[in-house]
Amino acid sequence: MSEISSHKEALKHSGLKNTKQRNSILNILEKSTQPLTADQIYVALINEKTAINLSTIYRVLNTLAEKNLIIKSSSVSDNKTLFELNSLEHKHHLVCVECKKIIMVDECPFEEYEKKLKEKMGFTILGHKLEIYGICNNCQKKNEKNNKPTV
Amino acid sequence: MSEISSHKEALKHSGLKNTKQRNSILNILEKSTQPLTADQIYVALINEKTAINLSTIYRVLNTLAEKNLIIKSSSVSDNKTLFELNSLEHKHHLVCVECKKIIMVDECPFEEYEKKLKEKMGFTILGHKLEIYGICNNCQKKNEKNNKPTV
DNA sequence: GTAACTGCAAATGGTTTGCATGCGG
DNA sequence: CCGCATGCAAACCATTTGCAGTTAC
Repeated sequence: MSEISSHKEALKHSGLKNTKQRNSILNILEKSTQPLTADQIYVALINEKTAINLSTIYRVLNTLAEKNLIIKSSSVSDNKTLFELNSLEHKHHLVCVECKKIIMVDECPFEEYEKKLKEKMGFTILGHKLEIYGICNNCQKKNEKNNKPTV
Repeated sequence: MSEISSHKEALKHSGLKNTKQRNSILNILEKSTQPLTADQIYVALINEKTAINLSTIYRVLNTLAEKNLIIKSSSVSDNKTLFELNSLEHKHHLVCVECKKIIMVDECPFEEYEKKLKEKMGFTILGHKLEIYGICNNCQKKNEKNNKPTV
């Protein structure tokens, strides 16, 4: 597993000690295709027999977020904090307001828009988060069946 | 204040009773240029001598959000839920990761991008939220003074 | 060896909820 | 007058924190 050593590098580069817990957490995040809550990470680690304390997870996540190794966001529906690896290629979310499903899309419409903002307002962009709310294909079909009016 | 009656209409249209508390909350949100936390609304109401209970505010906000009269979001930095009026014209946020300032911008780069998504994935867009993280003009200058390296 | 890190348990704080009362339609 | 809304207090639960023991470097 070459990923582990890359985590080691990343931690070192940020002036953080290379501990078993931090590596485990980074591994879980790396494997996930979705942002995870602290608790989800906890369960994942327990499942793979990795002993760890929940408060350690919170502390590690906050530290990693401070160093910009991971990205903190938060889910509106259940008000929990989400964490994901800060990979360079970013993803965006489609959130279905009915079934709460989250669909990832990888196209990003505005590298250029960011440039414009920088020139106009002197705002240096580090990243962005785009969430699109709507109704997914499935729920739409379901609604048509039930004759449910569109708002 | 013609806004009050418009709130009355909006409430009625959603099958909600027109109460003093709901109107007061909607008024506060209407006056604000930024999304507010439940607590901020509470303080604002107390300041203008409007007696209300914090749990009522939460209940009203959640009800209004369910009816899509207001929009729920959440701030990453302090993990609180934010609420704003669901006005048709939408705004976007620039969030400075250093001073936590929120700057509103009104340009939206992708009505067209939404169209594309709809065609491609059958996803009906109701709205979107764009948050751009970075460092604002001020913090940048401050950093230059202090010789702080840019990561 | 020393500062950084972790585990544990208790505290914190935003949000929700049960129940009795009040008020809108 | 009926049922939705509100106030109040207590519960809830995600997250944080103090402290003692441990580990990385």
